[in-house]
Amino acid sequence: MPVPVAGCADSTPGDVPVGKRGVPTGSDGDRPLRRDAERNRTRILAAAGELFADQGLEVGVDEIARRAGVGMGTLYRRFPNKDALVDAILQTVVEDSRSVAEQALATRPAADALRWFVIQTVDVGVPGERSVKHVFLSNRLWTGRMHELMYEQIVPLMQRMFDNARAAGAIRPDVAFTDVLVLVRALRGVIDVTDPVAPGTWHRHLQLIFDGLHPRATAEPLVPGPLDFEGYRSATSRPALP
Amino acid sequence: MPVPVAGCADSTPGDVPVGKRGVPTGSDGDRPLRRDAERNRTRILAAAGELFADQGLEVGVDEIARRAGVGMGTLYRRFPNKDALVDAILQTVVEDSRSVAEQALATRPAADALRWFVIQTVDVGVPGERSVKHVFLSNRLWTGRMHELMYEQIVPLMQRMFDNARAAGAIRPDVAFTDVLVLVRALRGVIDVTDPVAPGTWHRHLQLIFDGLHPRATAEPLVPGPLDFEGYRSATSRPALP
Amino acid sequence: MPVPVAGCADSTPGDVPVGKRGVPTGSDGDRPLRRDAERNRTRILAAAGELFADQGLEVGVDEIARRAGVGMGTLYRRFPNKDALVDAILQTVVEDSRSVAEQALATRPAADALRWFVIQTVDVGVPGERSVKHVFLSNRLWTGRMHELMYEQIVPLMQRMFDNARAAGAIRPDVAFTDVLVLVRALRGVIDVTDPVAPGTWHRHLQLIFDGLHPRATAEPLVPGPLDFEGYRSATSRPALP
Amino acid sequence: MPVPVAGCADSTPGDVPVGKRGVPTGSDGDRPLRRDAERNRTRILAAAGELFADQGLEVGVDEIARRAGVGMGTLYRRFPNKDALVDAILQTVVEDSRSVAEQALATRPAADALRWFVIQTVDVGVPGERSVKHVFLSNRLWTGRMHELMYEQIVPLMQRMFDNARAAGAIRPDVAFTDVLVLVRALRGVIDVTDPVAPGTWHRHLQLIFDGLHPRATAEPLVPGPLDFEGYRSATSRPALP
DNA sequence: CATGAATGAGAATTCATTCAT
DNA sequence: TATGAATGAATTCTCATTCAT
Repeated sequence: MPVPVAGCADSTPGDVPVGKRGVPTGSDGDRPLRRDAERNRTRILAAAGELFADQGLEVGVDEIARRAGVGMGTLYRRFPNKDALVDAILQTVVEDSRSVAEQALATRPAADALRWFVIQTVDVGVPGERSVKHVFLSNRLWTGRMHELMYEQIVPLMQRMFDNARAAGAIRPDVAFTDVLVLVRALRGVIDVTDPVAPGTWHRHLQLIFDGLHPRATAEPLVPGPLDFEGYRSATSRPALP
Repeated sequence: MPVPVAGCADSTPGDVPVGKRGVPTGSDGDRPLRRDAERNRTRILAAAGELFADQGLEVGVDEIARRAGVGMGTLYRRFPNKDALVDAILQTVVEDSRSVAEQALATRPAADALRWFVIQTVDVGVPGERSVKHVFLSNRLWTGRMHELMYEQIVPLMQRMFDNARAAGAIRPDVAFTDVLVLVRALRGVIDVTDPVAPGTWHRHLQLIFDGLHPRATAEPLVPGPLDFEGYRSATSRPALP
Repeated sequence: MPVPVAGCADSTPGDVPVGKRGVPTGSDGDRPLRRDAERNRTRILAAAGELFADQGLEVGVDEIARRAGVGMGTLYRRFPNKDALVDAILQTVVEDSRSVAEQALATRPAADALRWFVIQTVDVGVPGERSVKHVFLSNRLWTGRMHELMYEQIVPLMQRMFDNARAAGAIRPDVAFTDVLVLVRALRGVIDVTDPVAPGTWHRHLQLIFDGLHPRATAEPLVPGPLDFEGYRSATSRPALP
Repeated sequence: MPVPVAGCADSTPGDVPVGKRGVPTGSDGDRPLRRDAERNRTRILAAAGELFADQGLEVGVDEIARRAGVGMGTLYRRFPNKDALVDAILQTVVEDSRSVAEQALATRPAADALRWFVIQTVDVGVPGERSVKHVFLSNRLWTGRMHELMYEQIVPLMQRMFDNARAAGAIRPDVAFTDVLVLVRALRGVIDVTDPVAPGTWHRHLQLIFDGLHPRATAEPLVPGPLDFEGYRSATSRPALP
């Protein structure tokens, strides 16, 4: 899946730590679930991830249960309600994203970390599970809740990448951090359309966007001024959709 | 609402012709509706536009009818089902957009037409009716169907704007028309978050995107290659959402 | 149905005013319902009353709808949820009871009013509708909510009947008003068992209970003392059953 | 808890034999259960008794299992279904009641035995187990099934107490045995309301009821006549609640 | 044998669409 | 013709009972 990315040294998504999956952790830290229970939990998450991503959040719970090969009751034993299921999906994804961000900060050159992070976050996937990538690929799941989670857990790490990139001269002076956040968010729209027909093509548009952020692209003054941080926060934490 | 846009000569949204509203055209072209019937149709469209944009496509039909001040039967006499209503809303918007595009081609300088068109399309509004702008501002309505309509009616005009801009030296050589389409689509995500908290700020990000398309921003070769036209078409005409 | 009651002059239940039924009042005072709507509302109340009384509050709403000959949606258009339906049933009954109480105070001899009131309240019925009597005959509906309504609307009138009876020398001095309330409540258990197999027999036990309250029945001092009013109130307004 | 009862000589509930608990009798009489199995059975009964009495028959089976500290499978190994569990609870209670009845016949004065029996039956409790008293105090468990059991096992003993009382001149001539049964049943309603707010107050109302049965309370003829025995039997053995 | 996870038939409620007034 | 009441299938969630571990 990872298309070769110009300017990005070889990325090896395989060794990106993907959450703690495999370790039989339940959801919190209660105690390990029984083997079959854990397997069902995983199945449900996978089924829900795919169906949500494919058909939107309004897929019926029974359809999810059917696809996961479990009964309704099982689903509801694992997740108290539909919302909890959605949250679990998003949480999974966000966790994966965070470990990618940490790796980006630790191992990538400053000028390149942000773009590498975005690419890896989207392209990473657990072998045999479509759900993670699927969630990232579906605009339908980028609801208010998703942004809340991203804001809390990912944005601070992105800020550090941004600061490093600017210090390295890779960001034009009139561009603010919130501009990057906003444009990366916009990227979702790109991926959502292009990926089904030409997987990986969105890397090209990501590059175009970053080209616009580079000092050499500077043209007339940007009008109006950027959002401040609080503005972005309030923009992305509006009440979740019904 | 129209924030002053650097590099865009004064725009006067007031005199942009907004579809054929006012002319008592029915829905298809059958024969003109009776006066009150036409008024009801208009009211329903306005109500639906606002409610869809505010609360998403899952608003109940009865709420639309109530807001429009008509009975359910009347609504269903005008539109055979909810989908038809959604389509009519989108059609309205697309019609407005088309007349903006024609004006852009006729009156704007080649290097500037595309950006002006985008701004006008989004910012245009019929005095006293929130619905048009609202629809454009709501990510919830940018479904596959919307893109289909855009593709059929607007994209050819945008192609001409793009060709003119390239001829005028405003587009870097490695950028294809489909890149513009894709990035403009991405803009939707930008507008959707930023507009509620800082209206007009999206003009800034539009400019950043166009800065990336300018020859001076050219950097390493873009990888992978662009979508071809058919690719974009099939990308945007996937089956409509449930 | 009204069994001849010793010591109760002829009672003519026919002219007991039974709420405002017949007048096309909705539930509140909004505006009169359409003819068919009102008919459906009545049908639903009747069906619900009978089914609740027969089978308890856990009868399914769909069964109620089926018995009423309406669709589920109709039921839910009239009553926002099942609880509202239950409340409406109880309210109906309580209203009828109140008008009986008023009539008792106005027309019956002091020594006799309480007993007459109890008998009428239970035996009254709207011709052609089983629901009112049924509700009174079913222990299953005497939930906390029912007692709350009774407390608010009926108990004050009963207090006046009690005071009159005591002044008339029909109540032994060591008996308090709350004793009457408690014993009348107990009567529910009597009616509930006996009425299905021997309708009206409960009149006999009501008389036995009242005989125990008469001065001539006074024996050893009653131990312990009576509940005070607040005690009774808190006893009967405990949280409604789930 | 036992409030001093006027006219009842000191009662010593402690030495009332309470069923055969302790003797490791299984459920039917098959063969004695293994030690731990018996312990589980007891635990389940205790948990179920408390929960049923506190929260009604609709408590979930899993909650009972949890409270008893056993798994669902264990519960269902002991009791084939929920109904069987309910029956076992009631059976326990009825057994206790029977031994009280036998003691009443053996040791109490004829005029007093019935009332003493009622008080003891309700107030009796196994030290360390809330369930017995709790069951008696909860109207929720006085279903048709309960009365069936009472009818079969307790009523004959009460009949003898009644006959003795009448022979002793403590019962007015126009009162039948079924009247006592019916009124004692009514007492349940009294206890159910009053006991939570004023424990023991129901003794007062029991006395009022018995005062009404005494020859000195005789007033006008009781109308209508009493239930005969078969009437009472059929009244109390209607189909069990769902 | 004990455990507690899995099951799936209902339960209440919503909503696009039809139809009587 | 306009109205809004009626419809009923679909949806989310519960819980008595079974069965794999």
